[in-house]
Amino acid sequence: MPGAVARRQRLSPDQRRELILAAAERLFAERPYVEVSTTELAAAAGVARGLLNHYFGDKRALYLEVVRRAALLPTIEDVPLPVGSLEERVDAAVHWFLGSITPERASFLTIGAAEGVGDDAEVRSILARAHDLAAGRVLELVGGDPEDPAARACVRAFGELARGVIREWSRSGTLTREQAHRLLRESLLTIVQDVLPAL
Amino acid sequence: MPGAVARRQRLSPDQRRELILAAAERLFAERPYVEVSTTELAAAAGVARGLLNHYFGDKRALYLEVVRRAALLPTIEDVPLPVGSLEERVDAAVHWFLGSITPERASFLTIGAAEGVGDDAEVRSILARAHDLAAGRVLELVGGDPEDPAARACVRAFGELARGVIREWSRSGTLTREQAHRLLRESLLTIVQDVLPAL
DNA sequence: ACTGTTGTTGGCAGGCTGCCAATAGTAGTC
DNA sequence: GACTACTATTGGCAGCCTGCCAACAACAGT
Repeated sequence: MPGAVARRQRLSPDQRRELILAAAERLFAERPYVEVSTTELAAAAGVARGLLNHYFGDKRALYLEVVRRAALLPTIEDVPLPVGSLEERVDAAVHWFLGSITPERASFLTIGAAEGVGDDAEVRSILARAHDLAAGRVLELVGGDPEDPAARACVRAFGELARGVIREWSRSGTLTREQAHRLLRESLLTIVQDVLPAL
Repeated sequence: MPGAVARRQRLSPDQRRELILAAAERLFAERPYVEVSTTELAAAAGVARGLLNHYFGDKRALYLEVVRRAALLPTIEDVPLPVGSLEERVDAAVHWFLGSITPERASFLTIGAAEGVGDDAEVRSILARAHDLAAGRVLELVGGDPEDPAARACVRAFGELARGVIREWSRSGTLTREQAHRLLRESLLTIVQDVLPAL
């Protein structure tokens, strides 16, 4: 068998980059940073080790790229418009939050920093930014003032609750989706009605 | 000066262990797992590198020991007895949660897995156990059923909210302690009153 | 067909980790 | 107070991993 796949396949940088990123995303999702070697990463992508450095410079840089990309995903989703009664809007916000996180993404890092993330100041910064963005969306959605730092902080904290609930639901299975939804709805409603007005 | 500290100080295993753990705790608190080398750890503890392996076997094992120890701290605290009205008990629970986490500890990992933690299945397991324990305490405190898995899950999720709030308060300073307290009190009250009864 | 561009490879040097035999404090005994 | 057995402690060795760089070879343009 002479042509058992060309030994060297020459691709466009974008394609190759994509291939490597996909492989890295898979490996980093199932094992923590330290336990994934560049040798493995290269093998999974079907490339020589040196190529990783060529494209990303650094193992950590490659990792950050994966994180960055995953962190951006939820913001891409279309956010529903803030219409209807307060209850409806809160419900919509919760629904959006719950729906924007599929099990696959949840299994990686959208769910928070406590997943497969080799912890790092920069990683945290990326996640914090993404979480803050999500908080802003929710705040708009329920009719709060996205410019108020304290309000934003409250909703960011609510985000932690949401990620915790999602973990309980989609990973541990200790809560049904309905229970999860109810918990988040009631909590967010309380925050909007009773906490935010008191600054 | 001839006796500028004996070149070899022979200590009891417990003392030495303690010394190493203290140094490790300090280093791991200020930098992520990967960036702390055993050489550094040994230097900080004033010991030869080999001694770390002798006592803990593994760099990761040493790390786990540090995590385990920090995770246990909050459980040592005395939990107030569940007395008074529901409001009072909720308030006490929140107060306990907020008080049991001093800034120093918070800066490490009591605050959650998102701190200086080199992520790891085992690390997560340790933290999960500690968080679950705390959730059980809170549940007892507010008069819920600690045996009900769903209720426990809800309070575990509340723990995430609490850690998020604490982060906002003690780290970012985006919330005052009063605001943090209020947010947690109202949320927990809602959960106990409106969510838990509906299972 | 041929050549220049550049995507891709393989091997090299430095650093870090885990292991083990050798070394030297220290307590207990006479 | 000397001596010895015990064991805490050290220093260096082997293996692995990472980042770098020069050589190699696909593909495009002529």
